[in-house]
Amino acid sequence: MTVARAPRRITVAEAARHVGELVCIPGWLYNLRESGKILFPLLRDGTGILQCVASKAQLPESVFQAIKDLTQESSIVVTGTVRAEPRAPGGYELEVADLEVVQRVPESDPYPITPKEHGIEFLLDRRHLWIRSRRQNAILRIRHEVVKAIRDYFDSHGFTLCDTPIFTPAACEGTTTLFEVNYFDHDKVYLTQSGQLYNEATAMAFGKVYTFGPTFRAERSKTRRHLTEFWMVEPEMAYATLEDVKQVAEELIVFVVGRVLENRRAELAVLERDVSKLEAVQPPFPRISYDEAVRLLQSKGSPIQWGEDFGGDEETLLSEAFDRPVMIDRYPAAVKAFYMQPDPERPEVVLGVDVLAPEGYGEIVGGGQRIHDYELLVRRLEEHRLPRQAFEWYLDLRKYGTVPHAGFGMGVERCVAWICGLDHVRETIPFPRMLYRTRP
RNA sequence: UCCUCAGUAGCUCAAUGGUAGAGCAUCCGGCUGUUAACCGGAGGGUUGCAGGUUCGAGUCCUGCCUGAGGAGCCA
Repeated sequence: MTVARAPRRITVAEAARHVGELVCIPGWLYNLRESGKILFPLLRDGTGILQCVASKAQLPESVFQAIKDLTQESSIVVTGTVRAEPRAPGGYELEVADLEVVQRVPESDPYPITPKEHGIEFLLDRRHLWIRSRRQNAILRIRHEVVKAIRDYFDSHGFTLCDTPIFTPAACEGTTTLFEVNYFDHDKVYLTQSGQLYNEATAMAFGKVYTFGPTFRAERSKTRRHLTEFWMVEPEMAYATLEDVKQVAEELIVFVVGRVLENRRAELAVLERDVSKLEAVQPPFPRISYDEAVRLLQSKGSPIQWGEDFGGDEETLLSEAFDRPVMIDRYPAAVKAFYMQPDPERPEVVLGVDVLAPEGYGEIVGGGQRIHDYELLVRRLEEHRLPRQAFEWYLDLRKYGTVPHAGFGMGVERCVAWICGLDHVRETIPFPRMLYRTRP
């Protein structure tokens, strides 16, 4: 293999800057159209897809024949001259001078994912190949942009990255939704479902922190919004309140969507995403209370009663009432986690907030202010029948210099699904893990 | 865990209880500007599995398996 050879090696994405130059591009054959003595191989290299042109009259017979015999996804290194060409998709094409076949996929076992339609089961079984396709490539590039934007936001706003453990000794909110793991000869441990409790410790050490990693939920959920393994960013701030959470969440979402609009226009175009919906994501986001949300739902015909948590239908109804993410705060304490700080003026509700993405994508952010009073936290642990011994270290945080503090979690996959306009989160991660799917 | 739906060629799908088909993919042939190219031809089937009803089952019945969509729960 002689990938690095005389002509300058470039990528498909760089082709427009090399018009008139002889270059070489290593990649794979995405598709081959032919018309007699002229061939149109489509070259894919991970940065894009470029149409090449090979004419019989201008190539040695052996090279022309080798191209004619190419099969889908064969690995090739194409040498040729870049040309601006209005007839080519994307406006540029590569006039082939030479082509090296690195590996030709045999026709006895052709590449299974053809340019035609396929069912979701077939594609998910071949996820390791499916990610090569134009659409999946665009989605995963946007995911990268989202992840990078999240990190850039926190890194430039005084937050310290403090990763939290994936093996955890006990439940954070009850054991039924945790994956159990045998840990040597001793106790069981569980895969984390949230880094939040540890974030509260690191926030007392560093002030403003975030953790960013995979989390695991052993829920038998089988919907377009659920994975059993998903990625979440969770910031936590000392000396902070519910209002601080709302402000940071709003800034973060605006920043992330802005970055995607700035850097991933081409990918959004591949997905045929209506970007005007994303351009509308500007501050301030509408802020309503749980009480107002219940009234709004009832006015739209929902049977919801005060005190009930929102289901998928309610979230969809609420998010469709606004053109940008909506923040809903002060939920009934009974439907929220044990660590949520009660509203001092109305103890039956807590200082928590959820952010619902527009267009029916549901909850992308959940968080709020945490209980900082030792006695109250002890009482809540008892009410929720949680083993106090496992939470002694957590209670320590309220014994040694406790302060009001707050934070939230944002789900990466739901965010990406919303930004990309997808109908299922499974396409937003390279290898999704779901209730009945752990392969490949 | 519950509800609904589906499983037929490599893929996507047809087929009143009566000879299992089409498009794409693959192979052969044609075409110098194709855009999921197009045109002509060829090969390709244990109809998810196991029973049952019937002269006859892809089709009807029972059970099982696999998957999809949704509910609850959640990001």
